Amino acid sequence: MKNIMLDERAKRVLWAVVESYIEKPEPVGSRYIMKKYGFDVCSATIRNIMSDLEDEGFLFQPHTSAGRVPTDLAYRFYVDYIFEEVLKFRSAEIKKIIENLTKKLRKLRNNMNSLFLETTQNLSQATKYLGLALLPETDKTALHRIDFIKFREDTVIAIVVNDKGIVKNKIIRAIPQITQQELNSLADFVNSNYHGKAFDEIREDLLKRLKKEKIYWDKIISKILKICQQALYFSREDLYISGLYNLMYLPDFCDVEKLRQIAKTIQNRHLLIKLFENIDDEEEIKIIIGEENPFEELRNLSVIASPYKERGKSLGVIALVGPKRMNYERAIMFVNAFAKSLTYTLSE
Amino acid sequence: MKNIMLDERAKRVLWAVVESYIEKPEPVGSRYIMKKYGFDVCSATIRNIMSDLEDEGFLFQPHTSAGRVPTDLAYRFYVDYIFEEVLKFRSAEIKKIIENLTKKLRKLRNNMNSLFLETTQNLSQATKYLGLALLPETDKTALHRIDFIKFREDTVIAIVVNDKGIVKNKIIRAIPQITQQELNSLADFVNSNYHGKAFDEIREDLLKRLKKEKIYWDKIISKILKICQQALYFSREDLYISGLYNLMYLPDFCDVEKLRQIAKTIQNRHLLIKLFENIDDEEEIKIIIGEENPFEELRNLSVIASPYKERGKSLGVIALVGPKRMNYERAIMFVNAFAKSLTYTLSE
DNA sequence: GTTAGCACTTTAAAAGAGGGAGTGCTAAAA
DNA sequence: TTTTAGCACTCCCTCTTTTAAAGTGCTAAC
Repeated sequence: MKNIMLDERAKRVLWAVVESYIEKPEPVGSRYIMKKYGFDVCSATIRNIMSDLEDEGFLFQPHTSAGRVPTDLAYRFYVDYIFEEVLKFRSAEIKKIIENLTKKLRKLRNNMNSLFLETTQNLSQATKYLGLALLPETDKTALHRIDFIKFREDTVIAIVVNDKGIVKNKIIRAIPQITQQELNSLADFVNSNYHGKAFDEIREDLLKRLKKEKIYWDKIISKILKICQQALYFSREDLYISGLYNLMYLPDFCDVEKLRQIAKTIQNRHLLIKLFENIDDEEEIKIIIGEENPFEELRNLSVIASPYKERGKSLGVIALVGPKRMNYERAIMFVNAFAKSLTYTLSE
Repeated sequence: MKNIMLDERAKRVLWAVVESYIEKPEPVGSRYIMKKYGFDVCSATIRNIMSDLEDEGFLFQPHTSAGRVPTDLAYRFYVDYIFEEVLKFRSAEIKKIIENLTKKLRKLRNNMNSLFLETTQNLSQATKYLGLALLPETDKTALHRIDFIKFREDTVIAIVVNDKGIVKNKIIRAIPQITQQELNSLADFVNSNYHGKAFDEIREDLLKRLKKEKIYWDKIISKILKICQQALYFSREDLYISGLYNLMYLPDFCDVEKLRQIAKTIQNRHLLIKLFENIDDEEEIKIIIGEENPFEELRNLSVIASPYKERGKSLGVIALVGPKRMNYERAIMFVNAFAKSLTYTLSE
């Protein structure tokens, strides 16, 4: 890591610059830092340090004779610096947030839709950034029940309820001869054999059956099993997004081009889903700052995401999207607290 | 109507000003009008006419010595003027649009979700405004099938499929004692008695039963019927919205405050749903220009909406939201064509 | 290594100048 | 009575200039 090369004083200066800039989005000068953060060296010394920090890639000068602005590297330094502290020293506050939210969410425990809507709305409301939540991936949940409904001559609607109470449906082009009776017994078959089993397991097992019994059973059966398999696969598409206009009211996005860009990016659900699918489940809180983002379109934003879990297994993530000049302290607290609260609510 | 007071020439001038302004959003001058529209009077005369039009409330001058800009009244005049003509003289074009879209939609006939998504996306794409579609109100559709699924001790999920193949579900807090068996027979009862019947009818009929048989049947039954009734009511919430960023790239919304306002308004789904619920079903195409809008937030926008139908009965609306300075001709064509195409697709 | 001092840079805001587009008015012509 | 020609006037937009403020970088002394 680069910041090993910085001495303690330089770190303090860097930290101060980032904090100042987060507070107010204006280039930070040496005198300001000296006074506000009580350095007992004169501004020229700070100036030298800042110049060094610029050489190291932590600060950036919009033009000679302006103050300095943090680079992504500086935010990364700042976040790494405060991260542990936030979770440790702010635990009381975090606890409070968790308690308040959990109280609200408990009532919505049975209704995932409202639960996640409420969560993202509260998250956005509290932070003034964009709140996001990705619903549990169906494959990581278990089957509660499936129903097949013959809709038109050649169409079957498969309705699947998972153990979270999330209802999903899939339109399937089916063999015309099949009757509702037959579909009912198919559903019975699946429900009695696979209730409570994970979706990916079920699909795998069906595949096995398909291979094994293909020789004995007729074509219709194998086709039906295929339909069934198809009915149990859902790509990830349920993303809750709240508070776009909160983002748009920030001083960081105060020109027309930026606003348009943001709106375009955030409306691109696929992009966001792809991003959050890739969030590493191992990490408790994942922070992606600007250029670190794998997606071009999100490189002038920061993302803070945290998985929510059930019995230790992560189901999905909730996240905050804001400017790079984000109040990371507050943001980390809230994302952490909200993810925990969701985890509690779902595990109760 | 006020414009009865205008003579033919004044109307031509007014029409020209609106058309010019729609073409390019800059105050329109008298000389420009004279030359471009081949008036054989001199600019001073046009000037006098424009001054009269201003007195009548059709035009507005940003400041003395600027050209004139149309008021909402002028747009209304313009739209009333071109409306009939568009549908009459552009019918070939409209037919073409209908054909192309219908070809695309036909494949999605069984999947309402994709169908409406595709429709709004295409509508926005074609016009560069905001495309909207309100799904058929459940109450105006017929029951295809209902299922009750016992989810947790005190929770039942009602899953309803209507005759359009739209699946909706409702979480119901239920009496704890009820078993899945009982729920199944309840579903059987509803399905066999009410398949193909309109939702409002069914609810009404259930209510009648409830009143009539309350005395004989026990409390459980009446409670179940109540649950059932509840399960069959869905408030309107399915609105498809496409192309917010198209709106945001228009020159009409080229400052920060307007962009923020627009984003905030369009994110307000409830508002939009309320607006479109109130659209009069009688009219083939409803046009709401600026101040005519019942909702404050939408008063610097124009809305063009048209119901799509099935067997003469309107099911929902599709709409376009754009700036008041909208290309009404094109917009009317597209909304009209798209609504018709949806109507065909749903009636096939 | 740190400080004081000072010249220098750059921006942002204010002030001024000029040009252009378009109007309103008046008096004459149709 | 309506239309036209002519002209002064208004207002905005753009470009330039000025000024003040903030902050730097450098040098020489501590």
